[in-house]
Amino acid sequence: MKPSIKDVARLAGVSLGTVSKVLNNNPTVKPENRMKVLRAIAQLGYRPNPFARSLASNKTYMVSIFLPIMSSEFYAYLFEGIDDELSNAWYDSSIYPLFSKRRLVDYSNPNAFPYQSDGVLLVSLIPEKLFEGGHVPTKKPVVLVDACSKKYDSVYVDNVYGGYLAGKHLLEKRGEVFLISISEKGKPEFASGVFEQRRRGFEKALKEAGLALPNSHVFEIGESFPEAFTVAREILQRATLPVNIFAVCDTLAMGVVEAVKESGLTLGTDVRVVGFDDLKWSEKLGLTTVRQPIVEMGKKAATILLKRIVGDDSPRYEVRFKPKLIVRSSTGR
Amino acid sequence: MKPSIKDVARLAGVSLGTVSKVLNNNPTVKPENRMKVLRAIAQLGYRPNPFARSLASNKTYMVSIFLPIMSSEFYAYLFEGIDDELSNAWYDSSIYPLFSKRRLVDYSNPNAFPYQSDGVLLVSLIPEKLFEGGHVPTKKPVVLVDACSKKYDSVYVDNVYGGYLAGKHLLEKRGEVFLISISEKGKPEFASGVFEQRRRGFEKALKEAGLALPNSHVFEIGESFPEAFTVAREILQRATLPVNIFAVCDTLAMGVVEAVKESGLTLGTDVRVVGFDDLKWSEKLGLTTVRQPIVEMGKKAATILLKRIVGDDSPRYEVRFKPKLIVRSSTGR
DNA sequence: AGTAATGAATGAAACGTTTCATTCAAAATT
DNA sequence: AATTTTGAATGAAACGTTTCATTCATTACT
Repeated sequence: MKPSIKDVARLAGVSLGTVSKVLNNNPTVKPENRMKVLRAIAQLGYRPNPFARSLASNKTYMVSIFLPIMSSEFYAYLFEGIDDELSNAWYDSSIYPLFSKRRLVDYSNPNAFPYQSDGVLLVSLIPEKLFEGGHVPTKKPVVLVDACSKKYDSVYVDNVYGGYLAGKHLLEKRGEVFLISISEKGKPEFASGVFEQRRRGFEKALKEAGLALPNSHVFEIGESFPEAFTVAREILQRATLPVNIFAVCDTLAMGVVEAVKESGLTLGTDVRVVGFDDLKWSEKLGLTTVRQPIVEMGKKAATILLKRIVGDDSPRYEVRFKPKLIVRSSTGR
Repeated sequence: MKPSIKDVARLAGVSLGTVSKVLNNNPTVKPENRMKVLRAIAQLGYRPNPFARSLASNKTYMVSIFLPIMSSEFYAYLFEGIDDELSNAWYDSSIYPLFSKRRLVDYSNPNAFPYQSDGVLLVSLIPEKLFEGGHVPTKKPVVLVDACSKKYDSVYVDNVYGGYLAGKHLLEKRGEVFLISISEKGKPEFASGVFEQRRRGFEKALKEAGLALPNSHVFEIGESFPEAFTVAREILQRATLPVNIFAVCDTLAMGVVEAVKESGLTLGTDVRVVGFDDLKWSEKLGLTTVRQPIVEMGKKAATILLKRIVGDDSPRYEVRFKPKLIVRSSTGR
């Protein structure tokens, strides 16, 4: 039989109410008792029954996560941060991928299932583009991650600056400059604009050096590895070496790296590549990249959402993380 | 205040227990009373409180849906069918996209969150490839959709036959034959094999006509529109007209259609295309395609899962739908 | 030292269902 | 007509929490 709050109370030698207080971070419990309770919880492997909590408190202890459907590792990291923070507060999360506009229409109804939760995390999504009227159809707290809106709490990385860092770095090298970006034209509702921002920063760096980025040096593709591979192959065929490429995310950069391998050219001298994200395998690949603190962003967003859920009504939070350039062998040593 | 079961009971003039029986499809309630209760439910807009149900019954009234992350419309339709059926039984669903191997590892733990639900729907996924030991790590019922395994209830479409239909149809036309398929090589765990099956059927049709499909006529790409577009452009440039193309899903076929438009050639005479799925816009596009009953598949799978949840222990269900060729202008009239 | 104010802990009631032993009514059997 | 069986409906108990009015113990103030 799974342990209940009663078992915890008995083992800790306190009352039901005290255990409940500990679970809910109520400050009116003596540190000594709190410790006893936490020890008992750990010892029994106790986890509160979410249904009982919900029934009694009329809260759900659930947060809904909306995200555009993209298969990037990025989300795996982001969720790691989010889930970590939520589970500390004994919360759970439910994911709602926006497969299609149809699904989006469903979620324009304030009674839709995802809004039964205590709060909503909007990932890489912008309410103004997503919903008519420009706001999420719920009274529950909403926090944006990897996106920014003036009307909502927002946690994101300074993408413009990140692009700028990439540009600055590549300009130290000899050779022509190319950009491989992701097009969000086909699905304006689901566009977060981050790739556009990275491009702006990149172009700013060029402009400061008195350079411009001709259209022929810009490639806008889907978010997949094979597309980047194909496009990179094309660049390598027609450009004069050396070539410097900024890919707006590491998945694309990886496609470029593979194309370089295939071509027999040397990465870091003939062809230099800068990515964006710094995923797990980026280091192994020796990929120079703009690192964003993905896990940390997830944590921060979850923290803010939890605060709002328990009633924090301070003015809008806006947390902008600074990305950092990580130099590796893909741009020489 | 939201109506509770008490309000329903009062309005219907029966006891609490009777209403509960109706909610749970217990047959020991007189049709007359059942009607009264259902009327009261409709009149009040009553929905059972899932938390209370769960607490009392030790069930969750939730099913978990696992799926590989792909952004196809296909899933939107499938969920339509699934959700429709589930909501009839007052059940809800939760989606767990398999973003990464990391996530898959989490789900190899029988205590992972998704297994807290009453049952699992595995979409386009094969347990043998997914999990060590070849089975889903839970005692709860599991049903596969858009995939088939000898160990689990399976609901799917006869993809081999579908490919065969496409092949037969294209062979009635003059000209060379090409195949654009989706490569699942990069992620063997998440491969469902459907595209491979469609290809097999397609090749079978060719073989019956004494033809073979040379490697140079096969293109394996990612699942995105732009990739198909690029590949189709390539085919159109180097092949001699007329050209007959089978794309293993409508998203890819759409890429081909766009490439044809761009090239100035005529769809249906210079270039003929057959897709697979029959999505909403396929008809508008005049796309000849192999229709699979997606919504119906979703419904069927949900129905079986619900039966299993309430204790049905009949031998393994295997439901194979027959796909159907829908001829439109993309292959001439 | 006596009283008031504060800080913590308590435990009973409530949350909205399911479940199941019990009751009641009707039908079937003797 | 009396008895047994069957079919439905009932309502109290249970599920595991939160909440909150109350109590108890301590500290601070006259």
